[in-house]
Amino acid sequence: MHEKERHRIILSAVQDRPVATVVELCNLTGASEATIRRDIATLHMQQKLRRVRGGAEAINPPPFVGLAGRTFAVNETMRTSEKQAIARAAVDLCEDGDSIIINGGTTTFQMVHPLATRRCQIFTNSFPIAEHLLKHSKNTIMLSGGTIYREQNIILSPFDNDVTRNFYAKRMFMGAQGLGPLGLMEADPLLIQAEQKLIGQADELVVLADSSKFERRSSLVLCPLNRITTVITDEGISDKAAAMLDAADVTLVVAQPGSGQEEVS
Amino acid sequence: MHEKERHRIILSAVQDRPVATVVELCNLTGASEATIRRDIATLHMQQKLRRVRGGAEAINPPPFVGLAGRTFAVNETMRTSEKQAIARAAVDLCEDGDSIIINGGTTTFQMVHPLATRRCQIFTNSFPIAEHLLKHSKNTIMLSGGTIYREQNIILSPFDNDVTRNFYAKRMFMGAQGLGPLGLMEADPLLIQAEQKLIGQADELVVLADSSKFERRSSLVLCPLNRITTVITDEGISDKAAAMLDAADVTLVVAQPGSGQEEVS
DNA sequence: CCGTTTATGATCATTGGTGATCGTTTATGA
DNA sequence: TCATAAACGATCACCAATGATCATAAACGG
Repeated sequence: MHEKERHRIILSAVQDRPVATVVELCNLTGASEATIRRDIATLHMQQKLRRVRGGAEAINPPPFVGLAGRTFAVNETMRTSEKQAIARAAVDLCEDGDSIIINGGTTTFQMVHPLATRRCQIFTNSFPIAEHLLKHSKNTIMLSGGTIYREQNIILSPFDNDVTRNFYAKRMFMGAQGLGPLGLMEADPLLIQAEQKLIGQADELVVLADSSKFERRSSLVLCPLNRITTVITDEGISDKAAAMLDAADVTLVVAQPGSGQEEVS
Repeated sequence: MHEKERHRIILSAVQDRPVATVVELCNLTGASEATIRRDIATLHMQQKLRRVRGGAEAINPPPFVGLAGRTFAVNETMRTSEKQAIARAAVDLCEDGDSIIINGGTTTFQMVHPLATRRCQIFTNSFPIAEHLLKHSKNTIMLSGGTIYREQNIILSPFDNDVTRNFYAKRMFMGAQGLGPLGLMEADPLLIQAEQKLIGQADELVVLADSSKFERRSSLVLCPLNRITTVITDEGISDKAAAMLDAADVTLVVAQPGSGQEEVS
């Protein structure tokens, strides 16, 4: 990865939250801590951001009210490192020019930073994802129409006849409430409906799920395991869960916090 | 391949992305790394680009496009006080609970501030309007689906079958490029299409146009004057323009910069 | 047709960025 | 106040990127 690329990712991440730590930026870029520190020092000299202990912050006082509601903000701070490494591995699957769908969620939101250096066609139902990519990247952004639900920051339409049906993508990326033998689990029936609609528009289905998601069960099954093409998770995945995915012929990618990632099956 | 040809390719690639690596340019041109380096050195001397380790970057600082594109930002500062008074008069037509449509534009954008205290159902095709209302108001926000055009900050869909067709509103608010005897004028055919679609979904049509718009003519007619229910403008409106609106049975509201506004016909 | 010039590609020594290690500094909690 | 852990800065080894040099081929002019 080139220096400028890292710089863009760092600036993107710094805009997103009040302070971005060195470790977070390592996960997002795949670079070492030493390099990130050097980058932060450089950007500090260029007045692009402010250097603080532990990481970096935006040069301008961050707006008081975040777009993300409280729920979103709280979730965002949980298991951040894993989510970032997973998100980076997800973006590594993409190349410039790809058409992809990104379903809203706190894990998939982390994809926006590595995506800052890409130029893809991105369809999403997430307002924050669209907003960030619009501001900090040159990707083409397409948005689904409908009502914006503040709780989840997602745009939902009760109607079947929206633009969603006109966008077809190579890959769709989504998070999950839980992953079990029955398949991909979700909690909210409204979300289920929207996500199923999106899934139908993509060829491959890539699920971003940190390892805790294999322990959680939820009430509603979104789709069976064999519909999933790839699962990206972190090192905490159990052998049992890995075997389950293997049996369903799902490609498993284990994102390493540091740099590379390991494809298992 | 000729030298000039490579130079064009290199400059094109550099404009396109923040940084183009030597290897990338080799693949694009078929030349060797040594040649590409020489080319970059030459172009660097000519100030056509900047030479950096790993490749080359555009000479101008990477235009980190704010959410508001330049066009938008520039327009936004023009005739602001008039626009604000007009926008406030427009919001005064609304009551809590109303369903309204707001077409994107710099004048209509000013409506977001008075709308902060309302609780309406608002359908819009403008990303900045949706963003602001989402962050700073409790209105219910509905968004049209489609591609986000950065220049205008508007969401457009080439398809007819989007959620727009499922939202019906009492009023639609829109700006205008110009207002003449032929009707409401617009410059961009793409916008025309989107706006006509929206107009069909509302009962009343309220046009926000500062008085300079009566002098400007544009190439495309969006709709005839008699389709317009109300025009809100500022004190600068000429008698001739007022008479024209009166003849078309359009209610004219003159927004006073200070507080109240004056209904003329 | 031949000699010269110019552009290109290959080789190799050098430079500069990256990552790892280790000692030092700073923050946090007991 | 002290103890501990995290963060930081400095140093060094490594490797890719670079620049210099030279050989070759194409373009040019006589």
